[in-house]
Amino acid sequence: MSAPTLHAYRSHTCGALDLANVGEAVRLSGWIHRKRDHGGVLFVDLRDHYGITQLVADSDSPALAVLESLRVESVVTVDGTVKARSAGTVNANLPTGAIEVYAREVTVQSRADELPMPVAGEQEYPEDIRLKYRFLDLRREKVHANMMLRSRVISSLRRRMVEQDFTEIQTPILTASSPEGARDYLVPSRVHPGKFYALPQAPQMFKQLLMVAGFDRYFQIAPCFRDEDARADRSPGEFYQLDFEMSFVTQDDVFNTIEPVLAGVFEEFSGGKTVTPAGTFPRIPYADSMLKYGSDKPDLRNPLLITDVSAHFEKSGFGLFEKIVGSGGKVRAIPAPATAEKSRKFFDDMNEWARSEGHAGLGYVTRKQGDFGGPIAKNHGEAGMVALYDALGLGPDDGCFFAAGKELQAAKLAGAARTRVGEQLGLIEENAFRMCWIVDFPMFEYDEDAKKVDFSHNPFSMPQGELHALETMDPLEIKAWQYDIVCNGVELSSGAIRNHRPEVMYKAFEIAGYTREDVDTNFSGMINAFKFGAPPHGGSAPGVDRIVMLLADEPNIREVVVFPMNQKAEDLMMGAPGPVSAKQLRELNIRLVEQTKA
RNA sequence: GCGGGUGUAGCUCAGUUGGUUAGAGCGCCGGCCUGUCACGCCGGAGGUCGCGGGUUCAAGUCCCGUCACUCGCGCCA
Repeated sequence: MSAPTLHAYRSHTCGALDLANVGEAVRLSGWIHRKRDHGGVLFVDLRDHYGITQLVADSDSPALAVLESLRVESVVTVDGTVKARSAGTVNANLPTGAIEVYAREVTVQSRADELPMPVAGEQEYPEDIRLKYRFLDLRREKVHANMMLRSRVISSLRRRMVEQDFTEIQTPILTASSPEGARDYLVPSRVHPGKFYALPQAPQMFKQLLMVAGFDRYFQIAPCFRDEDARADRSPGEFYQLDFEMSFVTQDDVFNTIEPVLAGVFEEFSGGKTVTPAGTFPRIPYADSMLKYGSDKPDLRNPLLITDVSAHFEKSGFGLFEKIVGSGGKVRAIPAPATAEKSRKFFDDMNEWARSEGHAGLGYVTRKQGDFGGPIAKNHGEAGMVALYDALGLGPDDGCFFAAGKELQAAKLAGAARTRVGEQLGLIEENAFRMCWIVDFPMFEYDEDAKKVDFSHNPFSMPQGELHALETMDPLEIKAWQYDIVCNGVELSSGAIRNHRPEVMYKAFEIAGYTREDVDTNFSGMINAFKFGAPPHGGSAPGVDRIVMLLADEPNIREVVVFPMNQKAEDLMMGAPGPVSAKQLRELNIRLVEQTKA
């Protein structure tokens, strides 16, 4: 039998062969995924990026001894013949399960040592080991699939943006430090001793300058760098945003443009889950969101709504709430529907949980067949409770939790309790991505520490009402043209219609306590540009990692980042951050000073 | 910076009111096995119970401290 000339490493991938190939001489390359050694016959699952193909070697084949000697995850090239599996041995779970390759010859490309963590199987492994051996971790089916999903999501986002006439433009990575916002990553300048570049926290200024430059619609899959501590949904150090900006647009224009992109990409990759349709994203004012959901990133899959019930406790037998309301505090009610049969422990555990979160506690009222229970109900009185329940629309078998304290505290506790009650009662809608906009953010807030008015979010947002509002309104009442996109309780992005008028910007900064000179010094690039003809513009920057995290249904952002750092911003695989040579430091005019503890 | 959780074999975990020689599964090493697909069977190696201190006749178990990982708070214009 004269073998046809085959490619050096493979004629097919490990996911390619089926019954149509039976009888062909083939060459496959890949990793030994699993071995099943029966002595006289050996089965090997050979794996590559594309799939798994079963190899068979028996005592008539020289391949048997070689394959028997190899550990799993060794890399081999195998010559063999495609055979149909007999009826009883077809594996319906494997795309290539109708065939197998009878192995004749094996070339060992790379022998694998004993593994620090196995690749086959779905078992959980400690993060530090997974990250140190990320190249092994990435061979595993789920993580590998997540990276492929990420790639396809990014391609889809690009395509959707380009179809809407956005232009992709790369902006600098080495730029200037900005005084506002998160801590910067700094890069020392060799040429200018004592001076530093900063890695961009976002291409904010550049994209606005691109609008001034007349590009009309810009986007970029932009790397962003912030030296802030990690969270489950926040990578330390670096992450990617779908950064975009548009000229001559209102807030509605931005919404109408980006809703189809987000809804489209979620529909494309959600595997049939319900997605809020483009054009119907609810718009929730910030103040409403804080009241009804206790958060500025509400999970709309949770049907529970918070209600302010402070007025009910102005005069109450329940002294604690009366006192809180009397001193300007708030009481917020979180319904716990159909909890008549829940144990006392359910309610006490919630209170215990609130305490463990650092709150004073979470009050509750139980109700079974119309009978109220719990200390609040006892003190507040039957009539008062009935009035309260009527106002809340609660029934004879519904419980209720109460968060009380200063307004922001009460709101945050109520929000956390809403989430927890929803989860514990199994009320969170499954298989859905519920999007919304949070709008009408306050332009300013009172900074209790600094005892002054400061920007509450982005100083470059246009205040609603522009100069007139800044000159005539209480600063704390002024809203900004600023908005967040939220999906299932995850903030995907914040954005704004920007302030493109220098005189409005000077005035806004003045209210926050900055002089004209401060603005000229710190934001010279942008303020200068705005003096030479700037279009009204706005945009946003949805987080790519978070979008993929939601679509992959992963609880942690590291599952969708290819080489993530750990919570302490260390790359255990590369050993970053790490020491550098004295020569490198000298060139950068950096001297390390021994720190002595006082 | 602060708070919660976890830490026992390479990995996942069990380990009772403190009580003899700390176990299981997977993996590893050796042997057997010609139809498995998480193959099976027999045998073996492998442990500073994160680290340090304390209480006790006796500590994986109780106490104090500390470290690591993780989740959250602060922080994230």
